[in-house]
Amino acid sequence: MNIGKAAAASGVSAKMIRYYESIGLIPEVARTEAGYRDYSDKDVHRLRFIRRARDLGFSVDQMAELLALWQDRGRASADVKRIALEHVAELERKARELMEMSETLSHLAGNCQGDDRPDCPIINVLSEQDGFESCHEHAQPRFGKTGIEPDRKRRASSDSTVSDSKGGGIRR
Amino acid sequence: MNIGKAAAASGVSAKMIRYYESIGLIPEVARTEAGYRDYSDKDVHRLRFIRRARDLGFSVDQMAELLALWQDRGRASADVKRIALEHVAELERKARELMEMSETLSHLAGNCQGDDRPDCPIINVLSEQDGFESCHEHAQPRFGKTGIEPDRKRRASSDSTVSDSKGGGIRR
DNA sequence: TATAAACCTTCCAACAATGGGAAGGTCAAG
DNA sequence: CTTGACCTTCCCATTGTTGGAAGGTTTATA
Repeated sequence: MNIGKAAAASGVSAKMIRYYESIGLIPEVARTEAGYRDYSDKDVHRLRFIRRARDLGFSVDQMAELLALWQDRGRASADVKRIALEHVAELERKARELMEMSETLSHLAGNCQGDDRPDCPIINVLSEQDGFESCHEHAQPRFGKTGIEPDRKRRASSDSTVSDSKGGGIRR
Repeated sequence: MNIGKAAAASGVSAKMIRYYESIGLIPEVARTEAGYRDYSDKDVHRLRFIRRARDLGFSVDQMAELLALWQDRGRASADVKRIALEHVAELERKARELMEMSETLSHLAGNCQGDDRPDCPIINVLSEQDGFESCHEHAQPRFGKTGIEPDRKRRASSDSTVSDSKGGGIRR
């Protein structure tokens, strides 16, 4: 099965399949004589696994962990559960953050006439002069670097097994 | 006031101040003889406005709109309100998406023993064979986890000769 | 005053995850 | 044999932010 078929069958785009291969999330797959990637049903199964994990919001690193556990018949379900619950906590944190912003804003909008006059509590809050912004003090960084190792080269011709996949072995 | 002071006073990092200037969100500021950026209180006030908008999750494009309205004494509060409410809708949509993922996952985790045996409903769902996925049907919207739609249409002149920044459009 | 620390400048790269597209090779059907 | 639909690799863009290098400037101190 070529990459187009595999993409259709798995729901992961061909672009992303190549990308996942390039970063080592999935092993290099078989090739035809002409160099076309050739996917087995097992490969497609793995791609579907990935798509579902992605649809649940898992990061590439987490998917790598989950894939490793999936393959590991001696896994402890506790490990899977831990990853899932950590992710749940993160999802809830983000959702809460978004909801807080949303609530602040819709409260302000509720007090805005929304007519052709300029006066508006939204603009007023944004342009407040002083430094003690009563409610919404969120000094948090919008992006946290969650310990991902830097590594630029994505050429791993030989040694497909990526030996150590603990602690985030995905290189980009 | 140099950029470090302006950053401390506004809560926007020096890096981001330069970035916002480079994309045209804020105008080029005065310079000292040595080439250091020199911020007035008015400039800092604008930066604080930006920081508050950013804290409410507004995108650079929306901040540009809001800044324009802020400066416009003949603005209609309806315009501000519209921007805010569109953003609220987007925030709510994203939050809902995250919560759905979170709920699906925590439900699965709730049925997982979390012991040293391998059996685990989370893994089972991820590796389901057919296209069954009863609960979490998402049709095929196929966008990122936080669903940031590409409404990108900004024109970049393909080369950054540092010269043109008067256009008014935000370029990156 | 000399010198070092603490700034500032610009430019380049990285991150997440994905898509767009070019330049070229391959395969199937007409 | 040509056409078109594939495939290949490679580079670029996205959004917002940070990190760092290489070099100039200001300031505080020895």
